[in-house]
Amino acid sequence: MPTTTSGTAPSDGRSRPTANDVAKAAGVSRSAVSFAFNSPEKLSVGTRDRILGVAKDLGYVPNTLARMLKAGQTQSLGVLLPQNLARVMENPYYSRFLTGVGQVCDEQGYTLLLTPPLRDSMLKAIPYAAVDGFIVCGLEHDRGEVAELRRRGIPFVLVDSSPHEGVSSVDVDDEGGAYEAVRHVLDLGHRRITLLSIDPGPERAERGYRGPLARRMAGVARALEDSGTGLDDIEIIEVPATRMDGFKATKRFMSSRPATAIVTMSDILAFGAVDALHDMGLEIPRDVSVTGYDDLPDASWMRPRLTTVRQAITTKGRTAADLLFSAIRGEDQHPHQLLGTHLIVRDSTAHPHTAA
Amino acid sequence: MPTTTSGTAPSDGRSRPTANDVAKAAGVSRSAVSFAFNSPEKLSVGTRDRILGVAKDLGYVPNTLARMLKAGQTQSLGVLLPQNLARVMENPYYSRFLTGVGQVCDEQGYTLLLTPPLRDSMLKAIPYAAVDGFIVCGLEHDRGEVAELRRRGIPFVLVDSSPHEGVSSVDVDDEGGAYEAVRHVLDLGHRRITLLSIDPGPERAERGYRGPLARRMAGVARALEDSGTGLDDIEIIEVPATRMDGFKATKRFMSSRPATAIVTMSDILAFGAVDALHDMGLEIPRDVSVTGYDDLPDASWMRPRLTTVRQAITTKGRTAADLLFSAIRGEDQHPHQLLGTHLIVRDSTAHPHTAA
DNA sequence: CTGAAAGCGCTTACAG
DNA sequence: CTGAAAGCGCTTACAG
Repeated sequence: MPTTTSGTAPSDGRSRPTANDVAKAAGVSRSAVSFAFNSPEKLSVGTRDRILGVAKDLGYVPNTLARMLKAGQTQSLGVLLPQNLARVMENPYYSRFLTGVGQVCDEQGYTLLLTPPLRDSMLKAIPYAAVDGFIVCGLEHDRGEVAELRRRGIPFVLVDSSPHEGVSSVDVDDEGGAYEAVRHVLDLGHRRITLLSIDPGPERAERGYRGPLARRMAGVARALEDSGTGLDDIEIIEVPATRMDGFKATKRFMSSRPATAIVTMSDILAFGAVDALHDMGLEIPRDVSVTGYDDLPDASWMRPRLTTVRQAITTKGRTAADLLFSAIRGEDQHPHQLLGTHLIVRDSTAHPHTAA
Repeated sequence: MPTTTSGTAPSDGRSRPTANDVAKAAGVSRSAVSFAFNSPEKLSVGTRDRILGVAKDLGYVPNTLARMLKAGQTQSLGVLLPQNLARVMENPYYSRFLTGVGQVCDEQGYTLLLTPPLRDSMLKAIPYAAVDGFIVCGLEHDRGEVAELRRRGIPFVLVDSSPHEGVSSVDVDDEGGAYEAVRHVLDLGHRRITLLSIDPGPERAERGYRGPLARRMAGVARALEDSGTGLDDIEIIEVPATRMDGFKATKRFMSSRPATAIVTMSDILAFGAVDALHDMGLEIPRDVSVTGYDDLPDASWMRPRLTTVRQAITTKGRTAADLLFSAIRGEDQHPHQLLGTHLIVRDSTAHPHTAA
């Protein structure tokens, strides 16, 4: 019975060569191979070059994962997303937000890992993300994901949540922003107002959604109350936040119950509304006023230029990433950043046309 | 002299507990702990629950990196980018492309790692990406990055490169697309044409850029030659691909050397050109015709709706990801996909106004 | 300047 | 149903 010569299989063409293979081939120890790559100054020039040469011949490169495991860091930042990748990438809001996060990653030399729900669960996705920290989008502090992150002892920052003891967070004054928008329209004299809002989806509705949208609605309600009316006195329509949905909804309600002002909870919906009004031959703001929310770049390219609530989305991303990096560095401050909003009055709003 | 009781440090509050800590605390072996998480059916219900209970108390969760190292896979797809994250996220082209890639990742339950250059080098970024495969954007097969990827034995797919033996790739018929656009404008009777093109940047110019832009320019040249003229007979302007740059450039050249048709190499530039023409009180297409390139979603929302060259960007992303997954599964086919382009004639082009 | 050893944490045949 | 052992590849004090 023949015996195999060596216990461990050498590089056989299929599997990658390891540091061991290089060590054998170069006649040095495994440490020497490691030094050649990581601490060349510890080796004689001759030895180093020989090792590197052999490594090149064999096609050896240190394994990324093993290196990360040993080093205890990945040089990668995770973004825990509440939606699928495809939907996130289609959403101009996330383009802005990730631009901000990306700026900081670029400065720090980090890669960016986009982590969508796994089998519809954000919780299940967490164990599959090899990152040094997470930016968590749109989750309250009492969610299971947050407990899981805590258990893992991995730094994280909550975005669009609400301030909570011992948890870093970045939030936006959405209540105030929506208040200003409605107040503006009311002050202009509008009374026939349609609120074009975002359908939170069945999942979020079940859980009792308390995020930015809820705060915006609270702002709307407060503005109406201040003027002696209420949510019941305006028409409220909820659709998915796409331009097409904004377009279709506007065509629909403007032909059944026309408004003199359309307040939207998202620029994307406002864009669709403007498209629809143009299409119907209505003039903005003479016939109808429109307000947006977010101040996406296209808001100022629209004709007429869109009156909208500005939230500094890119700053939000930057700030979240900055806080996360300070947490990664071990500064356990857990600060809460509240970013302001303000109304940008452009050309899409005016007094109602008294003749209309 | 007192001696320490245990050689290895137990969980001391700062560092995460390991499977070993759980094993000790639960009075079982390390394997039992692993089985409790990965193969519960191999354990008695009682033992399993006890282990899981202890794990919960100690706050133990299996280490992601160690798991990946052992499993030999990361459940993550890498996109090797030629630009910083911030610039990529700002670019609507990438939004579309990554939407396509994201669709496939969503189906496969993969995360998406965006890997920008590290210290201005795409090559240096590669060792820091823990992924099962790479989609490589805008790199020719003879670049160092491609050799590096090969050495690592990691699957990859080239996008916007050119077909090459033994390398999977997804390319677009950019030459044909640009040809059609110029041909269309020529056929309409335009002769005073300005080509608004993309500034390739100093880095790419040095290397002799052979990518999509070069192919588009070749298509432009061929269309002009077919009609008996050449690149010298039209005005060519190169600017960064932003709406603002398109806007400014158009204002500038239309007041010095007005054209009757503006052919752009990017929808983003076309959007800016349309904005500028509106601003100057010129009517499209009566006074000036404009063509785009890409057919971004906003192209059909523009007023007038933009005539443009459609490349199926999302399909490109999908296809690249599909090819990558089949490579990850070990199907070494190295196919080359060539995606077509075609001109979408909308409302921004017409015969030149003879009176103009 | 170099080598044997321990360890980053985990998983999985294998033998009991 | 359970435990000792080897191994995924790498790195880094430590002793020579």
